[in-house]
Amino acid sequence: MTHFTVRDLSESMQDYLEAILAIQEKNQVARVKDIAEKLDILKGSVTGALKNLAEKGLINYEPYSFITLTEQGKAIAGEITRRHRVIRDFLQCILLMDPEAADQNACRMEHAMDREAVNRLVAFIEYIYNCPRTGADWIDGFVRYFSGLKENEKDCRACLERCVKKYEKNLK
Amino acid sequence: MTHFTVRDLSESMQDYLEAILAIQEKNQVARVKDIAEKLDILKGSVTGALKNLAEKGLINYEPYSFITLTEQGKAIAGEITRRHRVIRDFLQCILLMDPEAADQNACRMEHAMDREAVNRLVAFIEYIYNCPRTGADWIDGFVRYFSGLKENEKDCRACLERCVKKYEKNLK
DNA sequence: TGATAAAGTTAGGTATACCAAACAAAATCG
DNA sequence: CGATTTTGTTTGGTATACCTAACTTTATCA
Repeated sequence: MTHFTVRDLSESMQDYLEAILAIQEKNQVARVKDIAEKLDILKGSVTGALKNLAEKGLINYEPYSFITLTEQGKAIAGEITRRHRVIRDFLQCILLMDPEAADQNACRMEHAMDREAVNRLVAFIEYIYNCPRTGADWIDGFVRYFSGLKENEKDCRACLERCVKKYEKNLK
Repeated sequence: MTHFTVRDLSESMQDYLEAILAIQEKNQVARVKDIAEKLDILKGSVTGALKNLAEKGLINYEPYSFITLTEQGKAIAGEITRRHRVIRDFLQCILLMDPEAADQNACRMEHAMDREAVNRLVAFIEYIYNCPRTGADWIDGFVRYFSGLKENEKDCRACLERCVKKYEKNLK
């Protein structure tokens, strides 16, 4: 195999690439120690994984030297990182999970959702923010809904009116 | 360990329980062959997994006999199945993915999302359907948004009006 | 520079989860 | 009932991905 995509890599290898990208964006290059720390595994486990990724042409790696992503590796790492962010933002800003839990779920979900699913999620989040019927204040309503609070007729009518007014106002 | 929850089981073991639940709901009991077919693996692999699940007290299993879930096994299988359905419905009915793709993504995501995330997703789906500002027709708008269609002022105003009218009507 | 510390590699071991193929038990049917 | 088919089990092997601990290389600084 000569050209790899996200789907051709195990979750573990995807995690390595994602970690290397984050580290190299911060420090120019990644080191075994950084990777081991970030993934919470021992250095010994990292070396084997690096050989694997180097064989696949996804990282530049020579023993005892610095590690960087190849263009192909960067493309894959970028895709995973994008998935992670989209999912985390959805969980945190729309489903209103606490940031810690949102991130932990995103760590796992990034490997489970394919590109199509993530693309739709991106568009859906945009739709919520851009559609005049929804937007930030509509999301605020979800907190109340989730906490079991039942809005009454009057509240809902007032909310609808505010929504319409806001739309009119934004046109000017 | 004596009491198991979803989190204590590998994805693989979760898949076995989910498969066994589906089969036993259809046929009263599960057989090795059914499980192997459903999970698309060979029978030989199933036997070992069943021993593992039996040791954990999650299934009733004797060599060459039928297989059923214990109460505990059923609880876990039910939780996984619920996650699967919630996620699939979200992908299919809200993000409007095609049913096949929605189901495949759900298969993987069910292991990645914790209970809290799924509970919030359930509530969020409910909120979309129940909030007067959203509902089924608002979801329809997402198809257009996703296809790159930009609505104009007139369309949005008309949509908002319909939304308000529909609310008034539902009150009567 | 040369001892010491830090970083990286290697080798051997564990656990999971699968396959392939030989084998054993159970069910089916002439 | 007994031969044949179907179903289930066993054994040995592969691949992934991690660990531990001994070892090697590189970096630091007195």
